Amino acid sequence: MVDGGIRVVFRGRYEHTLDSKGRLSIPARFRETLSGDSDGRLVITTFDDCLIAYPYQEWCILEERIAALPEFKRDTRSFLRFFYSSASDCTIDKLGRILVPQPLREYAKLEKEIIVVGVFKQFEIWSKDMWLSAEKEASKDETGNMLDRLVFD
Amino acid sequence: MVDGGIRVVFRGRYEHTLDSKGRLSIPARFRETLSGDSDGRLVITTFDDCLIAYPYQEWCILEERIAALPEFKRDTRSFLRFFYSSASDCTIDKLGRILVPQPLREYAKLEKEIIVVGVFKQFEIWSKDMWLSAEKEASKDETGNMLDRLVFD
DNA sequence: ACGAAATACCACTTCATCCCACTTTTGAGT
DNA sequence: ACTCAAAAGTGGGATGAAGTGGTATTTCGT
Repeated sequence: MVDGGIRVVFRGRYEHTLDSKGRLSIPARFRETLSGDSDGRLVITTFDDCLIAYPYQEWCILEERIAALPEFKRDTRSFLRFFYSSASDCTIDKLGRILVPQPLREYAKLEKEIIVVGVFKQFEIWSKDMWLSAEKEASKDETGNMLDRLVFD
Repeated sequence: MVDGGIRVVFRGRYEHTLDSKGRLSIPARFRETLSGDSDGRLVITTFDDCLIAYPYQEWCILEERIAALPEFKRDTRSFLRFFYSSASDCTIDKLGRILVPQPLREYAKLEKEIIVVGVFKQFEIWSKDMWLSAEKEASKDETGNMLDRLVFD
């Protein structure tokens, strides 16, 4: 469980399926990670044509920053409104699945074939089709350069 | 119930309907949040072409902040006048609904299709049409930048 | 006392949740 | 590499809760 590094980290890509009721099983590796801190609770939100799943603890860190924003400023309110509007609480059931709320399914165009990707402190949920095309896009861009900068600067 | 994070938080977007008598059911998730502190009591007011619903406790906190404002400044007074004049107490009935007072319905142009949105410590009530157009407006703005700043600064 | 509106009460439909069964994959042990 | 056991992932039925619509009763202002 404790491994010397940063504690809550998700890695890897998994192909799962969304069942007829909109349920998605969370990769077992991810469940282990989640059970410690956030005890099976996730906050899922929309971003970049996919869904981002935050362990509850991680989400709370974000929320503390949000709490400091000036409440009645116009752009704050508009930001909060749309950011929160897609943020949904999800709990993992006894068999390790979540029910993906309908509006989120629609946003990310989830149908049957799903890709679940660990991305550092969160993980992402993609429709397979969208994932493939995003992958294609990324290979055109100079993603490599980003790595160069990170490692060698 | 107690979870280490900020206690009273509303999240997510729900599509509900206003019935012929002007009643609106509050999403069950929100009711749970409300039952703890404010015990089913809300204060609803008008803002940004929608209605803002405050749990009674949160409203009280707001009032304390208002008490600290310079009382006779012109724009303070006009803001307060607007804000208070439409502030209505609402209680949630046995089936989890509120009756939205008529003047408020008119202000927010509520007809049948309603969007209820959790926005941190309050939630908002929108007519679906107004919500959609607000959404369109916001996507033009640089809402994404706000997120960047929150996460990376 | 009357009409309008708010509240309480009840019935129906839909959907989330719970529970169990089945198949596939993984991994340990020989 | 093969076998077996355990775990992971998938599917579906049953149950209960959530949301919606309507009728009856009460309250309020006039």
